[in-house]
Amino acid sequence: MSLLSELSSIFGDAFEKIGLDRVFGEVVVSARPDLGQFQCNGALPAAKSAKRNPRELAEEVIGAVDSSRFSDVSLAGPGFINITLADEALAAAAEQMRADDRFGVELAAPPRVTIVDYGGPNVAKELHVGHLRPAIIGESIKRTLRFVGHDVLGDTHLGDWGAPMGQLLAELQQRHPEWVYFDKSFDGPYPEAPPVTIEDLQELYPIAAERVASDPMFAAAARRAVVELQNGRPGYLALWQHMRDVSVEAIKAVYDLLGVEFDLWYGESTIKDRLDPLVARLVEDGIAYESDGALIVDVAEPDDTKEIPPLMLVKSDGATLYTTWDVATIEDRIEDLGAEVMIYVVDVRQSLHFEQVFRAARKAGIAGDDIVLEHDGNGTVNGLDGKPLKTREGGLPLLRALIDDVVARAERRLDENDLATDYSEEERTEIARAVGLAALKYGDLRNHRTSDYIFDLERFTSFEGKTGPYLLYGVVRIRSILREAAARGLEPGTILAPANERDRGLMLQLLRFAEAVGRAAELRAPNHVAEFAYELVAEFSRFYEACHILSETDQERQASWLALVELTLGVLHAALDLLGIESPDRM
RNA sequence: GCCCCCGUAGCUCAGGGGAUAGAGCGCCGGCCUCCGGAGCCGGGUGCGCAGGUUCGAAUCCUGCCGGGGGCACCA
Repeated sequence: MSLLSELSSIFGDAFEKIGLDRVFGEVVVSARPDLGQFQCNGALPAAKSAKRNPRELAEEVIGAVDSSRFSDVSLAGPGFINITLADEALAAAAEQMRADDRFGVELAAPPRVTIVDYGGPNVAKELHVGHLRPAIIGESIKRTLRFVGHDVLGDTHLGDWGAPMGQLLAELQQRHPEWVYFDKSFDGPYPEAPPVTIEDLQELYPIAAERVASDPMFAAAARRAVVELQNGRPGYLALWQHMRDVSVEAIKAVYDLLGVEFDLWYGESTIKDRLDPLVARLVEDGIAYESDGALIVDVAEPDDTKEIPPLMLVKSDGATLYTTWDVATIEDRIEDLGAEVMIYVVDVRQSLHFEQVFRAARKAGIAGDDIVLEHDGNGTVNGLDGKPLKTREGGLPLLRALIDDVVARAERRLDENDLATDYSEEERTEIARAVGLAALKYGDLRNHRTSDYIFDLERFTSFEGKTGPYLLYGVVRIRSILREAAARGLEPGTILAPANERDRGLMLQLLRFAEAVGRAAELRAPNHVAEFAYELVAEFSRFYEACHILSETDQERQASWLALVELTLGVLHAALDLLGIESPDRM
């Protein structure tokens, strides 16, 4: 149990004792550290609902509270209750945290089966800057929800069933009409080896896309191809499977580079067998109806403040589209995976789309009231000019190139700072990679999920300030102390009551971990953990400056501090892990 | 036209109705007999504007100004 929950419970008891709701007992970290470490503001709203004087009520609460663990509980202002823990209680809380591999983070009750949908790469296309934020943020949300105890699966949700598939098939058919995949009389089996490489596809795709725009005949052929694919033409399906396979391999390689791992490599096509029955059912139920040759679903509600256009279910050419697939995917996740919570980490600009899809899923009875459907949108990555990041040529920067840039810059930073100089080439490369990725990820995650941010390579890779490299430096320094202590045969002991403001401050910061994780999990907002990690390193630096551990002569104090350092490392490591950031042992 | 998001310090960004709104960078000054100085300590300026709700608003509501985004047969 986390310290704040315990304190809230103690004050909840006090409110209950005087006949009020225990929810008023919520204790938070103080906004006025000069007056107390924590505060309880519940007397103010409680007084309002009870129509009483807030100061008098607060006095009553203070009288009723079990103050055995506090050195001070006092009334201030209009009815704030300021709280300071007794030093012994603080040390005990830290000690308790040390014994807990979850560091005080409570398990969610009940755990929910949760799908985090956060990839969205497309077959035959390289990952680009637009895939960066969903990957980093989604990975962190997945890890955080898993840490708090939910049963979480990450799904990349590949773009593998849309118009581009038809375009590629049409392009390949025109270039290689002799392939068995295009022979309607061929009855298999089709070759096992893919006839195309990922490089072929990446080269072909822009050509095909351009031809669709300039050549109406080709465009028609591409549309026919996608309809036939979706209708299950065997040769197309076999060739499509090859394209999908080579693409997944290439895409996986980039996600590996980023340290992003998916449990499921499902895609739009995963639910292809559900589409016909789903559409038929919606038509039968009168939910979907024809309009201009297409099938649509009205999703507007009478009390809407905003206008929600109908959802397109089937195009007039008979093809389904991403709205259809997304509705069917919800059904699939509920029925096949037992999903209770579905989280989509996708660009915020897709919010209308998800609103429509979620409404359609509700209206069709696919998702009941107990199912959570959330679009937790992400903002975009901007360049130094504040506009969406572009290459010099004006295109979207590739993710791989972005990673290469930041790792290369990180390596030069190591030079500039005389770090990792006498290590092996392998270790040095590995350190540069870790520093670069930490720079990239922290630069992203320290911002709120929905904000756009400016990608500033120089700032992100700096070892000074609120950056990934600074955090890694903090970790490395902590490890260095622990190594040195171990080499001298020193063992961590029991955490004693703090000796000064600095070790007290470090303990208080450590005890805030659960709060940061709780917020990040609840709000799907990793920046709370990112902020916590920075504050922890900063607090550690102050402690480190004031408390010289290795030269401390009081052995119990020294052992206590070592335990505190060890705890700091554990908590920091856990926080960075939730952010998807790996730290080297040394640098 | 309708709808959504945003506007906080010189710059980049945090701030889930609570006291005196914070951090990083940059700028000025101070601190190295000591565990990694990439550090620590000190220094100041700000919630776009106008109303409203509330004991209390950067936070909730309305309007205006400014910026970004979205509006069925692409994903």
